[in-house]
Amino acid sequence: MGRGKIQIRRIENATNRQVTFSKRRTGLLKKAHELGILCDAQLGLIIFSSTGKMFEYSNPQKIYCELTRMKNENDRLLASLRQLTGEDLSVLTMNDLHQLEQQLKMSVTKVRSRKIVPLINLFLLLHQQEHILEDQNKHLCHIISEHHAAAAVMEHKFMVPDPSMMEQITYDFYPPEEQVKNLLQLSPQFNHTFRLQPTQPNLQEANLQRHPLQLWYGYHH
Amino acid sequence: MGRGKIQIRRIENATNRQVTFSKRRTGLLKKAHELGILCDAQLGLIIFSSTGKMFEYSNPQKIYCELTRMKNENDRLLASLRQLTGEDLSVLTMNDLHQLEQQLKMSVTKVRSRKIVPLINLFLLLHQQEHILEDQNKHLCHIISEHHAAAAVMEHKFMVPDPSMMEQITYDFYPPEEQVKNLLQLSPQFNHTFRLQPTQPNLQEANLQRHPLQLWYGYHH
DNA sequence: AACTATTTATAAGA
DNA sequence: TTCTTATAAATAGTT
Repeated sequence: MGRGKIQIRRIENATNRQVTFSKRRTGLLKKAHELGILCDAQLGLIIFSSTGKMFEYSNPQKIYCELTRMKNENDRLLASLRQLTGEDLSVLTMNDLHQLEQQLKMSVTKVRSRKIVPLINLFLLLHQQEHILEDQNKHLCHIISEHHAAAAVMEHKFMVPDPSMMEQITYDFYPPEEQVKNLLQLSPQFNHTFRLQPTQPNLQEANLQRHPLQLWYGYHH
Repeated sequence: MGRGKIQIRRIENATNRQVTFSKRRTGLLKKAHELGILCDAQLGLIIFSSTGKMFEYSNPQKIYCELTRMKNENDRLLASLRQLTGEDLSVLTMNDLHQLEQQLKMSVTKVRSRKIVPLINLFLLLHQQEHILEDQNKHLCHIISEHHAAAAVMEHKFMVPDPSMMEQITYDFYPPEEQVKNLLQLSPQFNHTFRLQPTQPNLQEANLQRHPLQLWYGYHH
């Protein structure tokens, strides 16, 4: 039924196949519907295009219920996604738009919060190291002062930790929201070399325990 | 398609219904088969006659694959959604986070752009009305000055349009991006009473044409 | 996304 | 039922 007769075999031209699929799918769904009405029949029809899109017609039969539910869920998710990316705002009321904007701002806040975590942890780590070093220094100064001139020690007192240590900083300690919030207004463009890693419990503690007694593993300025 | 056209409603004559069922069922199964072959689609069709007889066509082996694929798609969408709402950022690298933040900011920009559309249109409308009113005023002043004291007219010269007119502003004219961008940094917290409506072609123009000759339909300050 | 020449499906009749 | 056939409907190729 058309300008020419066609053989029933796979249409090789992709565009042509897509167009034919669209037309015949419509026709099939229509005829399924009509059969159901005219003859009082129950029927279920489900169609997956070669690209995986699903179409279905069914009156009461529950056979494809799960698939249908899933498709609806899928459509719903896709619509939400489109709105969150600002692709399809045409159906939203002004009120919807306000809420969406608030939601997006909150998301940005959360992302920034997440981005700043390594800095906070680095800070906490350095703070602990500082205390350890101070104590150790004090102790060593005391010992050495009995044998050498104190001035020789002072030269080494202001070394800093090895920066390679920063690469081991992880997200395991999530600092309290309040601490983070105070930092959120700072520029988020800090050192990009940190890499977020999937959370591994106690890795942070493992890091701390790896060098508990090591002194001055840093380098000279 | 037959000797006469029929209405799509339940065929009351049982014999007739049975005959039609038989014919159309055959046709439907054939078309389902053809669609599957021609367009490389997966499909399942199941038919129960009103007497409970079952007929089906399917190339079922792939239906379950589709189910799996759909589930995966679902999971993927859900993950994206979680990230856009900042619910699950734990698997993202710092680079991912940067990109996500940019995406969210762009979304906010789009939402704000959408929110400001009614204002722009209101502005354009008022601008046009202003010209119309000015011209009309000029014309009337000229006429009236020949019969009355000009001062009597001046009292009325600074009326403003009726605010109820604002409620008719729609989104039909989408102003150029550049115009919008300049306004985006303004507070988006303007009048909430505008409601976004699905685009209706030429409604804007209809609004304009509704009062082309009406003067001073505004109220006094 | 329309159009239209043809093919196909089918309603009614036998 | 099944066959026939006039007609409605679907659609292949085209624009």
